[in-house]
Amino acid sequence: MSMEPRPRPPADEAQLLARATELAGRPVRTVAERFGLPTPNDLKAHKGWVGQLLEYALGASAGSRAEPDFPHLQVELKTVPVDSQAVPRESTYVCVCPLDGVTLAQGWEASWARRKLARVLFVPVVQRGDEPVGDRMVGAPVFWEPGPDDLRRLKQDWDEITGRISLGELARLDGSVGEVLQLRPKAANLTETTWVLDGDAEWVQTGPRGFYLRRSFTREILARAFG
DNA sequence: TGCTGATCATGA
DNA sequence: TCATGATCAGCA
Repeated sequence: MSMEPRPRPPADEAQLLARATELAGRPVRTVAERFGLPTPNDLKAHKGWVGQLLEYALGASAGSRAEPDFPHLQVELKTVPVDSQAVPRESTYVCVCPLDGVTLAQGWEASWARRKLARVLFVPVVQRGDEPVGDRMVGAPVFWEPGPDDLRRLKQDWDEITGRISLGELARLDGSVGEVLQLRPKAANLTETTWVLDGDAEWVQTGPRGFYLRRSFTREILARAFG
């Protein structure tokens, strides 16, 4: 068995899609072995492992910069855990949410979330039951661009959420707000805090938040692709 | 079972 | 330290 070198970034979208398609149907363990990477026994201490493996295998830039995974293609890669019916098992992280009014005032079109969601390559990873991580199967990739209705719903949720933040209502904002996009805590732990203005213009401490795509929304997206 | 809130590892 | 990659864990 020969070991392959780290893939270069794909030259274009077609090559990216071709690479992802070639991985489809393979257990993630064999993808890892191809590059000589170890497969963890579980993900308790390696929650992002599958996503990072696929980034590596597809030639995404390493690391965690605030850019799309394939900057030259303006494409964001998202691995999404699904069951045997291609139904997502988890929500999908989008990006951190700025909590200052100046940034939020720039609006949806200028937002980080809007740019990240402009073009997304979803790679489903099929997990049947509680099988070992390595046995999860890479699924067929889905290129997605939000359609007019998707954009309308995303913008509506973004406006609702950021509008409340601007009014100082962050403390009363929870994950139940938003039809397709939601705001949730996003931190290493509860000790991570920043200061924001509340509704009475008082400075209060709060934890960082992130935007997530609801499971029901990514479920729709995959259903459109797979029928 | 689904959802929200909490948490883990890594790289720049 | 912050943003990336997400999944874990507990409760309704």
